[in-house]
Amino acid sequence: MINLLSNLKISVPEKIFLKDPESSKLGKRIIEHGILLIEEIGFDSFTFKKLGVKIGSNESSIYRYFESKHKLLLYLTSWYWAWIEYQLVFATHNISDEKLQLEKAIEIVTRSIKEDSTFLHINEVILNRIIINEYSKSYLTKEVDAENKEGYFVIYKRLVTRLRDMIVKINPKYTYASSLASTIIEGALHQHFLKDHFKSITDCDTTTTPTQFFTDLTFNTLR
Amino acid sequence: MINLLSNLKISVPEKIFLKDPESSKLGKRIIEHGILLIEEIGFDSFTFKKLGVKIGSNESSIYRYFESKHKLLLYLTSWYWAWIEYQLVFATHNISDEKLQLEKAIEIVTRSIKEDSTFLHINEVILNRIIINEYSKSYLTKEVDAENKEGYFVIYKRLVTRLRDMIVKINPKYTYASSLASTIIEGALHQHFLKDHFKSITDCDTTTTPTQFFTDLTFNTLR
DNA sequence: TTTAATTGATAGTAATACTGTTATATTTGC
DNA sequence: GCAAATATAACAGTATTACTATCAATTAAA
Repeated sequence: MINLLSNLKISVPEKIFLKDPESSKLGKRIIEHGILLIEEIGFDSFTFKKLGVKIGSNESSIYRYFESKHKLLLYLTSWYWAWIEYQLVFATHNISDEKLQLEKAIEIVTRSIKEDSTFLHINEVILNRIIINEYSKSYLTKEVDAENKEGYFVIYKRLVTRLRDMIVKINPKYTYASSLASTIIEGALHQHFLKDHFKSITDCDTTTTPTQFFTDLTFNTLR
Repeated sequence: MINLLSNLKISVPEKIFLKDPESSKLGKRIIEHGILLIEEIGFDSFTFKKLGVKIGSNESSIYRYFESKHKLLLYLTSWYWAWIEYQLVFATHNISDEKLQLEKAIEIVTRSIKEDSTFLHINEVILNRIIINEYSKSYLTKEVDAENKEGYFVIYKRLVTRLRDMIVKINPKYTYASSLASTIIEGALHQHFLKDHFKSITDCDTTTTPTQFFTDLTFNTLR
């Protein structure tokens, strides 16, 4: 994965940012340390002022890249899902067996990230933890319909759709392909959260993974 | 349901509040209009000051009932899950057929609330919408482990456990009963959200319900 | 090297999330 | 029915948040 992606840029809907953080050194520092600080203190306590202190830069400079911390979260989540989508497409496109293909796809969308290797300034392991803990907050807002119209969630929706299409290929008669696909992706994040904080209501732990659970669930349902 | 519950009090872990809102007229007004205001402007914009204005009462008076708006949310969510748990226990305890019992249980935890009838000052229809839109925010915090230790999530966990036990009864060999139970409950909220805001990634709409999807999913998996 | 663009420093504002104090109601116990 | 206890309202005050605006200092591009 490392070399394959070295000159590839993950693209995020342009309206999310005021100025592309990939276009400058400061922008990249905002992303890099934004990820680290959100993971460290949580999104709710995170402020641009604190991030400014951390990167030795000014609060107002950060505002020139993102209107608000909410937009920064939208940027990070879009980036993350685009990255997952890339992996999904890349890892499944040359698998001819449709069952194996869906199996691989489920693995990619449900696994936890263990290696930080692909992009220089983005720690994917920590970003994955942010997605687990904060992703819901990006859409559970009163502005969700307006922001959806602006295209802020296209990447996520496209990912779900790709998974749905693979489900349909396996069993075209199955009535709930979209719901199953969205349940797998959202549900995996939830199971990862539960294994870290509410162990009593999940079977996932160090030996059993969300991937196993959702693979079993999917193929039992589609058979 | 109306008469049966008329002298029943839903009980919420005591540490959540400073003073029991059920113990006074002001307390009940806080709950009643808190629900309405959170639904109206969203939890993120909701403040005790605004609620004070709405109920013609003082901000500092509300603080004598709840430490913070986060605690109010914990109160409302605990109340909601306790109410669902009551319905689950009540509606399933005299069903001897285990399959029918689980079917009923899934219906209760996944359906959307259409009637506001049981408790005078609590609008369950609107509370259900709040749960769909805001429940995740009650646990996706840096304080979740500390608050879990304090018992703030016991009711929710007990509900998931009850559903898990019914799943186990149907198929004792199934390995993922806890994960399936937590996926049904959390996943249903998510599907309700999707049908309102991201229609393209769900099959649920006016004719197809989350209940149908999760019933089908569960029994296909356990068979 | 001049100009343009970017960043940093500083100031300022309205709102948030509280805490504290004191006065005024309201309830309760006798 | 009245005093004492309790609850609520009104007001003041604080640190922080989530920005916006202005202008000076750097840095990059033509």
